[in-house]
Amino acid sequence: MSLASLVRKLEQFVRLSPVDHAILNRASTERVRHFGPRVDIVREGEKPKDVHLILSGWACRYKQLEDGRRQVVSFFLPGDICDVNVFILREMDHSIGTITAVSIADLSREFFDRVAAGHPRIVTAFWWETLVNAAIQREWTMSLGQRTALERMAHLLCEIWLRLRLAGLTQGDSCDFPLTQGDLADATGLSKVHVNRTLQELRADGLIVLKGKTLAVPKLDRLMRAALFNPNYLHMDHEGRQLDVVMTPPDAVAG
Amino acid sequence: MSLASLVRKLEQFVRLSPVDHAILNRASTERVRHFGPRVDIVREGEKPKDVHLILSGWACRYKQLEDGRRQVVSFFLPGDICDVNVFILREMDHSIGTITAVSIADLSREFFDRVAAGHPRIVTAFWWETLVNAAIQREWTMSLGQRTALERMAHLLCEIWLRLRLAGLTQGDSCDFPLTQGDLADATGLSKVHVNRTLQELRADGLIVLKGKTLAVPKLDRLMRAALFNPNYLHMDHEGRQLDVVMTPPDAVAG
DNA sequence: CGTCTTCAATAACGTATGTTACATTGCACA
DNA sequence: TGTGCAATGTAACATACGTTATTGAAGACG
Repeated sequence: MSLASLVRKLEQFVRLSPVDHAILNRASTERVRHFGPRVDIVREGEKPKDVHLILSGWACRYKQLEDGRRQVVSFFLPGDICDVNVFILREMDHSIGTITAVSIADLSREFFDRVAAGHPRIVTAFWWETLVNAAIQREWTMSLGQRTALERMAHLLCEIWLRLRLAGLTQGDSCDFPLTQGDLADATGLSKVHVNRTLQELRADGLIVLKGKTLAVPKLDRLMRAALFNPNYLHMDHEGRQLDVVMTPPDAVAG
Repeated sequence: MSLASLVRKLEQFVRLSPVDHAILNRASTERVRHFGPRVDIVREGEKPKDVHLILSGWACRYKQLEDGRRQVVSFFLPGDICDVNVFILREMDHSIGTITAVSIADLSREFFDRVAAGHPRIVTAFWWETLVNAAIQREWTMSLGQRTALERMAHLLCEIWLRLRLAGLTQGDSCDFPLTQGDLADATGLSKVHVNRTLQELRADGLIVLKGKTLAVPKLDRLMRAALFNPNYLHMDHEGRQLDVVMTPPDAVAG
C-alpha cells in the first residue's frame, strides 16, 4: 500500500526531484481502490478511463478467445503502471485481473497532462516504463515462440524474480510467490500438467525451491543459464550507472 | 519512398493541422537512408540513436538465442515507426532487419523534443502508435500461447492485411507479400515444414491465394473466423468515428 | 473439527508439430 | 539461355507436450 516500489524502480533510471516525488506521492494517495484476490479490475471492451498504478499485490493482463482459451500476457507487480495514456484508446483490448488482493491508485488524464506540461523527469521515467514493458512483451513472444517448456518456465521465474528485486520485494534469495500452477500455465501457454512436470524438473535440478506461496532461487545464475536469460531487455541500468541487481556473487557461479 | 502511409494511418486517429503535416514532412525527408533486402538496420547491443520511420519496404524486429534460434517479434510496414523515444535506453534488446529493400527516415531526439514541446496532436498520434504496437505484441503473445498453427498463421495474415489496408497498400483483395515461408516460420514459432503444411491447408480451404510475392484474401471474414481474429486490438477507430476498414460486404459473409 | 473446494501430483495415452531428407520449382545473374 | 542458389513442396518418422483421469494435500469456512 505504498508507492515506494514505483519510486525505487523509476529512480534506478532517472533522478527525480523533491517536487517530482511530491507529485507522484499526491497522485498515488488521492484515489486509491482495493480489490480482493481473483477479481477483474478492468474488462476487455470497456472504455479505459484512468491509468492504474499497482500499490500492492499481484495482478495480470489476460486475453481470452471465444472458446475460453485464456492467455496471461503480462504480470503486474507492485510499482507497475498499467499502460501510460491508455485513455486515448476507445476500448480495452484485454482484461486486467487480480491474483492476490490488490490496491491501486487511479491516475487521471489530467495527472498525465500536468506531468507532460511541467515535469520532464517524470515524463522520461514514464517513457522508460513504457519501453521496458514493450521489451518484456517482446521477450514473452520470444519465449513462447522459441523456448522449450523448461527454458520458458525458468525464464519467467527469472524475470519475475528480477522485477521483484528491483521493486525491493525480495528477501535474501526468496520472495512471495502467489501464482498457482494454473496461472503459470496461462502465462507460458503450457498445460497445467506440463507446468507441474516442468516445475518438478526445475526442483530436481536444484534451480528453484517452490513451496506454499514462497519461491526461493538459490542459484540465480544457474536458473538464468537454464532459461537462456539475457537481462538486457529489462533495461535496469542507465548511462554510466550499472546496476548489479542482476549479478550474483562469484562464488555462486561455480554451483 | 513517402510518408503518405504514416500520415494516412495517423489521421485515421487524430486530425493533424497543416503545420503538423509540414513538421512530419520535413522530418521524413531530412535524413533518409536506403537498405538492400535481408540486411540489418540495427543490431542488438547497439546504442539506440535515432527513431526509424519506414518510408517504403518491409522490415522486422527479431531476437536470437545464443544457439541460433530466431524469433521475429514484429513486422514493420511502410508508415511504421520503430519505437518512439527508444534513444532513452542504453542499448537495443533486439535487432531490426530488412525483408525487402527499405527506405527509412531517421528521426532525432531533437525532433521528438520539438514535437513534445509544441505539437500536441502529433504527440497524441505517437502515443496511439505506441499503444497499438504494444497491443499487437500482446496479440502475438496470445497467438503463440493459445492459437493452433492454422489459427496462428491465419491471424498473422489477417493482421498484416489490415495494417497494409490502413496504410493504403492493398489493391482490391490482394497485396504485395514479400515474406518467405522461412520468415513466417520465424514469426509464428513454427517449423518451415509446418508453415508449408499450414499454408496448403489455408489454400485448400480457399481462404488465401498466395503465389509468388502476392497474397490475395478473397474472403477476409472467413479468414478472420478461421483465425479467431478480433480486430479491436488494432484500435483502428476513434471516438465517434468507426472505420469500416475491417468490414467486408455482407454478401461475402455467406461464403 | 470436519467438510468443501482448490491446488498439486502422477500416470497412461493421444496428437500437433518438429526433424531429416530429398525432389521440384522459380528466379537472379552470367 | 543456361545455371546455380534460394524457396517451395512432400514424405516418413520422432517427440515434446496435451488430455483425461484419479489421488492426495492443503487451505477456507462454517
